Amino acid sequence: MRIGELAQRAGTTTRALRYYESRGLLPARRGGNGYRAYDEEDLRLLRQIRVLQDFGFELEETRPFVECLQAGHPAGDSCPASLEVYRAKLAELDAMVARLTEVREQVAAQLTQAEAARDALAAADREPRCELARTDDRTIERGEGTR
Amino acid sequence: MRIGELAQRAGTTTRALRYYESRGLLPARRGGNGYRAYDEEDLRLLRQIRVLQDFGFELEETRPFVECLQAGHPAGDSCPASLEVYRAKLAELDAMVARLTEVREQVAAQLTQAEAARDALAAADREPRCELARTDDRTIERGEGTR
DNA sequence: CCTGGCGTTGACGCCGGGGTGAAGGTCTAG
DNA sequence: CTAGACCTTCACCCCGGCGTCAACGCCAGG
Repeated sequence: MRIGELAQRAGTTTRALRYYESRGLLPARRGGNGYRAYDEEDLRLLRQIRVLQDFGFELEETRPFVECLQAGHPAGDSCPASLEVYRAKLAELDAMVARLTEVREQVAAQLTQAEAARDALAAADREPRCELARTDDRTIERGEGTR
Repeated sequence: MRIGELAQRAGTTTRALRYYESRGLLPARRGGNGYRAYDEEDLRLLRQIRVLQDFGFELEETRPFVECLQAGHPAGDSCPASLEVYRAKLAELDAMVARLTEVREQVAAQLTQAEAARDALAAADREPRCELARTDDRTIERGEGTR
């Protein structure tokens, strides 16, 4: 199998495959003509890379999985190093979620407060019970309050 | 107040202030010598920008808040446009949290499964009760099983 | 007057990750 | 023969939010 076919079967591009090779992630044997030669096993490695990439793993983080498969293990995550990457990623995701959630709550609180302030202002506008007279020029036409 | 002082009081840099001005976000009056001249109101605008930036808002997203203050409103979030930005940001944060959480669960499931597979293998190794004989070459010395 | 510290503008750099594009050559399938 | 697939290398891109010069102007203190 040559690079184009592998790329197509894995749903990626020849450029990406050469890039992976340049990173030492997916080495390729070469035919006499210099063309890269791949087999079904390489397709497995590549699929492992793609799955992890889709999960948001960085390329470097996929390396232990690929090496695990290369070492003949049944799955990319059969090796301790891969499990460690899983755990690190879990911790990373948890930290991100916590951070985002905290920001979310702060923004929500700001929104609530700003809406309350706006409503309070609107209410005061409709029914001004404070002693200070409004300085409005009465440009508002649709006034239900004064009607 | 000149640019250096403003930057210092807001905990940012002169470079950032010039950048904001280049984006039309924080315009500055000029003195006779061409120096930027700022007042306390500009400091308020700048603080509003910084707060939102720290929350992870992009510069463009801070614009409605700044314009709201410039229009004389009591707070940056007194205007509908600002509230819309809050709401959009909330939705964005929620989407990110949901995405990350989903990925987190998938990774957690993978980890659990991989650990189970590893433990099953280890158990089978310690006590092989299946009918198929192992094809090991008996390179393992610490064999308790065959002893 | 000189120096140092602030100011000005514009242009370019950088950071990271995952690639892509182009140029110029070789090989192969039909 | 020719189109298309393949090879190499080097450079470039994307994003936002600045940082880092370069080369100069302005001004106060000693």
